[in-house]
Amino acid sequence: MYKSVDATVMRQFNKRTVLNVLYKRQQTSRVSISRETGLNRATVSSLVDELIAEQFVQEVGLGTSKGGRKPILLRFNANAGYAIGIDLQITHIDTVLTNTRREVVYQNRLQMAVHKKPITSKLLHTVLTEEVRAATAVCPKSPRGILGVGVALPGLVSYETGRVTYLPNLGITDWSIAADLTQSLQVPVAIDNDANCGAWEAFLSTGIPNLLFINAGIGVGAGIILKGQLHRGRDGIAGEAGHTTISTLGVLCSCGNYGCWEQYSSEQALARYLREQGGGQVDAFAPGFVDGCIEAAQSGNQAYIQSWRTLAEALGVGISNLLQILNPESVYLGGTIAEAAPIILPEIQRVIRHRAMFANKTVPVSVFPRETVARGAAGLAIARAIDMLPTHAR
Amino acid sequence: MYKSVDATVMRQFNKRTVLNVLYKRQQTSRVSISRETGLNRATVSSLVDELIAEQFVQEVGLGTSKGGRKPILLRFNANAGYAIGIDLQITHIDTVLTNTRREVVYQNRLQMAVHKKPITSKLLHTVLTEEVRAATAVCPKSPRGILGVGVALPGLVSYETGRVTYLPNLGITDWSIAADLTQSLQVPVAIDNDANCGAWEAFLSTGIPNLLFINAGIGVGAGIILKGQLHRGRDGIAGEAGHTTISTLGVLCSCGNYGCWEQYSSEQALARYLREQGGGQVDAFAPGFVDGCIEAAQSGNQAYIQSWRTLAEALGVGISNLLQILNPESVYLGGTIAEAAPIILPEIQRVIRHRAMFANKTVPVSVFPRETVARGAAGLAIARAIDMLPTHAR
DNA sequence: GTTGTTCGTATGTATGTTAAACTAAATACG
DNA sequence: CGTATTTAGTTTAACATACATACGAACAAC
Repeated sequence: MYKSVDATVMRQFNKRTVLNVLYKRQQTSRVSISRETGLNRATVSSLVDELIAEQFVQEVGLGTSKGGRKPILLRFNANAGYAIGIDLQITHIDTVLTNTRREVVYQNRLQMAVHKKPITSKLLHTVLTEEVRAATAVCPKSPRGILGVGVALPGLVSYETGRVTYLPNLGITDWSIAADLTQSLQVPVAIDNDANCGAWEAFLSTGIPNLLFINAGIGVGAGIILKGQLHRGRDGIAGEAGHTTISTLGVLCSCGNYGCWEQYSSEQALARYLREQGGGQVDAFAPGFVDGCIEAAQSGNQAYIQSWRTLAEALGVGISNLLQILNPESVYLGGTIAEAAPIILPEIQRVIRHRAMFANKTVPVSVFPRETVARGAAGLAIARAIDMLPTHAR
Repeated sequence: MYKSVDATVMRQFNKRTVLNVLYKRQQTSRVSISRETGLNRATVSSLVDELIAEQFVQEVGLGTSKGGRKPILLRFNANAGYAIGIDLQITHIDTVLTNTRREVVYQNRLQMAVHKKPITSKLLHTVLTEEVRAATAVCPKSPRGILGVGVALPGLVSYETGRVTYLPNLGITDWSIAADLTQSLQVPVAIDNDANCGAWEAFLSTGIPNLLFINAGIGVGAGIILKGQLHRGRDGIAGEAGHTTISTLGVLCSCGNYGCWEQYSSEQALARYLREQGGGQVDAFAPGFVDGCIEAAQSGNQAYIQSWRTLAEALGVGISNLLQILNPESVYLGGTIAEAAPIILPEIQRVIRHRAMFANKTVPVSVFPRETVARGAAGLAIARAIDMLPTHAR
């Protein structure tokens, strides 16, 4: 359907532009917003007045001037409301409470004993509800309260319908998680794939509108941001890079194919490399597995060092493929594997310089911290609640 | 830089919307445009008046009505102007002359004797100029004349600057082709990668806003359309899918790496498969090479049938990878290899159903005809000249 | 102080969309 | 036939909004 533009749409657009400038800059004044956006000073004044009335913006004292009236400094009111972000993984659940700028004011990691009892959607529902309750309890008072909850899930989920299609390793299919949680929590709940949440956080915090977020843990997925928006694809299953072939006659994957990238770059790949090095039985699902592997490598254990190197090489190959296809501005690593950055990053970068072509050799690759995905999930909920802020689906 | 919206921008936007509706529909009336866009009838009337004055739209008689005044039928004036599109390949040059709807009114294929003499940019300049002259000579009279020339090139080119960075196999680097041609032809010249032109044509003719166009010939490249726009990437080198790894320990590629997709899916791959089947010396650069291979397979030659099958399988693997990453609505094949569609398409689809996951299994794959890339190049020139029409870069 | 500069606001104007009234032209039906 | 009804397109007035301009407020430098 086509979209017609009238005066209200125009004003809303300009208002959003003003708020986005305020969101990005720490502090600004009306005049500098006018200069940055091209909007007339009078227009900016009027829009800012509205935003102040809505509590999204505050006046915070005066700035400096070289010969003239001092500007009234404005800032995005980060504490206008709060959001809860949850990163649900197989081995643990990360929860954060953030303000509208996604600054973390509370966080919690809950270890999941994956082997103890079978995980059901009912159990997860209970656990998630409890996590939200705990976060809500410590939420400061604010004009808008809890804006919403965002949940990042490791698998196939539909952002639009709020339904889980398939969570591998958890064995959960067809679950209307967003509707379920919304009902029991009485707060809007948004869900998305974990790599998408990570990518969204990377975009919001860097401002880079074309980037990849590679989430490597038990599985491998990519979140793709293009022109400041998440690319989801026809069915919302874009970014399943873990199941691209990097070796036509390679290792058998859980998906039934041979040579999937995931089989060479995930925690389970690391475990296999260690077994191949004669490490005996190694369990990727054991608590603290990756941390242990990092420590072992750092203390000089050759089998571990070699396994990490092999994994890094595979990561480099897959990332090079993505670079060749999408030529993004930046690549970010997240997930448990990313915590080995000091060990694997140099090798990854070496492979990219070798395999990627032309300017792709110079695309920077770096790492995002643990709570990235959870923060991104909170950002998702915020974007849902405040459609004035940059949004992934428009 | 942020973009502010005032009344003129608003009107331009709505005008573009109206023209786009007219461009898509064969015939419409003011009222149905109003219904389709949500714009008020009065607004549509006023915008249509402008478009008629600019010759882009014509009134063409009356439509039917059940009880009421008959609507005045409007149509996009396809013959308001013309454009020339050129698909420059190593073995041949395709030229088309089209109206603004990219309907071909003249076309020409020039075989290039690649082995006879070394190809230089000077020689190409002469040949291209001659092709444009020939097309111009047969161009019908029209209110806006020749709107521009679009050139599709097999290699690394910059759409923005109009410069060739690198054309492999032709050995040409650093050539300001657009500026050169614009000067000698006195007509605006736009250039782009051949796969991008094909993708653009596929988008314009199908209206599908998220698709891939795989151009397989001497090399393999992908044109990527997302949200109705070409995805070019940070440096304009997105879509270099031919140089993604599908086999980490595979065949050495001209790019210096091992296992590039191109080494398994291009004309040269076909030649190699034939050699491996004991076909002796086979030359992929020989005129009519692919056509010959198609005929041989169709007449039952097992070596050829087997070679095509192997190639199709590799194509399927690479396309599956792209599907997994981008989850597009449709995939189209172009280039010389695509002419073997009856032979290879079933095998490609089989591989995709096997390797791609979930909904990606159902993404349709089909073929576009020979002149697609040239038509897309013309479409590029048109979009440059008439910024009211759907455009790749906005 | 005086002067010049910068910030923010108030006022009138220009642009453009919309709603509603109106004209035009056709069909349906008694 | 003639009239009511319906649909298409245009005109006009009302409304929304951004812009240009002018102006007052606040402040630095001399």
